[in-house]
Amino acid sequence: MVEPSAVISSARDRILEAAERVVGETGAAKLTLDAVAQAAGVSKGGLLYHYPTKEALLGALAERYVRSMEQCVEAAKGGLSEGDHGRDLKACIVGALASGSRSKAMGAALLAAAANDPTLLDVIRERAVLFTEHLAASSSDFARAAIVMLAVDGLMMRESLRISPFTDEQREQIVHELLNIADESYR
Amino acid sequence: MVEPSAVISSARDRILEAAERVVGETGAAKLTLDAVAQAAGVSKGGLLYHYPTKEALLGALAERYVRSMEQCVEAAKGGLSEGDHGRDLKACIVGALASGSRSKAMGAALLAAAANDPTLLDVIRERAVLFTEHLAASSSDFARAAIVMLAVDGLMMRESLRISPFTDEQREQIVHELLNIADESYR
DNA sequence: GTTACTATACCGTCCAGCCGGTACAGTCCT
DNA sequence: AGGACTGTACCGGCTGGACGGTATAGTAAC
Repeated sequence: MVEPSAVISSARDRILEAAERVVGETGAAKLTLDAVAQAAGVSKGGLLYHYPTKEALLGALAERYVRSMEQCVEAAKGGLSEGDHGRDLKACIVGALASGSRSKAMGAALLAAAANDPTLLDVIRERAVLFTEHLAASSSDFARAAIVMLAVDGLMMRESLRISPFTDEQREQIVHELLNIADESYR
Repeated sequence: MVEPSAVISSARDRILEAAERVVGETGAAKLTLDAVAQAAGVSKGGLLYHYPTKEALLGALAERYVRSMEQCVEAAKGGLSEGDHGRDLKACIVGALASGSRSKAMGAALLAAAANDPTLLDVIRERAVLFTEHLAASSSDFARAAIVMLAVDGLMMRESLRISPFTDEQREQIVHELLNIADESYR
């Protein structure tokens, strides 16, 4: 073992990624410990060493989702000018929708986790409440800003569930228009 | 037996409603035949008489969702003037978001069904494609119309999952503004 | 030898689906 | 009228398999 903590985190990450893959390929109900272990190239014992219960695994999946979203948004924020009104909202759009196929798998995994343990969504709800308050306080047109947020949610969900009806071109139009509306609601 | 078909359909409906209740109260993973049977006041044998497999039950749940949505939209359409541009889109907003707690339970049930059998979502996707084409052909601003649709989706999902962060007042504002944008995208 | 981790065998529970039965209404034959 | 039979609706126990979790033995690095 070259770097214990590195190995730890990479093994744990590998398992999480494997879990996302399993959900994406076979559906939320087939998210079993055996399936995840096999997909991760780990024995069931190994899996349970890292995540002692299924609940722990699902929790880690949900936490990973939140962390990753935050990172994406933060990264997108860096690409916007500081004085930009509605920068947070725009970063949400870009961050959540730009990061390729990754977010789809994670969204599906979150839904799968929620199916087994609905309380895992509490964190999401809390975050949404906070962000909504921020929106209400900072935007000049709350309803529009909220609609942008909801549309981002809707698109993410559709893509996670693979039921998005849009062509690439249409999707691009939509993202572009979302940014426009975000601008409008801050003027 | 006074009216055979009436008894049959009511028993089947009772089971479907019970299934929705089970999902809403205990989560998608706890949607077992026993739980549904008990909630419907029917024995497991009786349940399996009406829906011979779990897959059949889930399929009926998904179908019920689609039918109910169509009815809601159709009903909402009746309340709008015929010459109204964007009447279909507005009917979607009103129909999908106005019908109280019913649609939440059905949305959750659909998600639960999809967890067990992702192919059940195919119908939803097809419908979405059709509606998107309709939108693209009829609206003057496709992106805005699509955003409205996505926001409706997002709000429905959040409410189905009980993670909507909005107060009643905020929700009202949002619906109102959705109708505004729907108008704009048809002028 | 201790820590970090893997592998396999096994256990108990849960659950979908099956099956043999019950009740009862209608129908047909006599 | 009444017995024989049929189809519909429903019951509840059973089973086989899947799955979450445990136990234990083993390996590799330091």
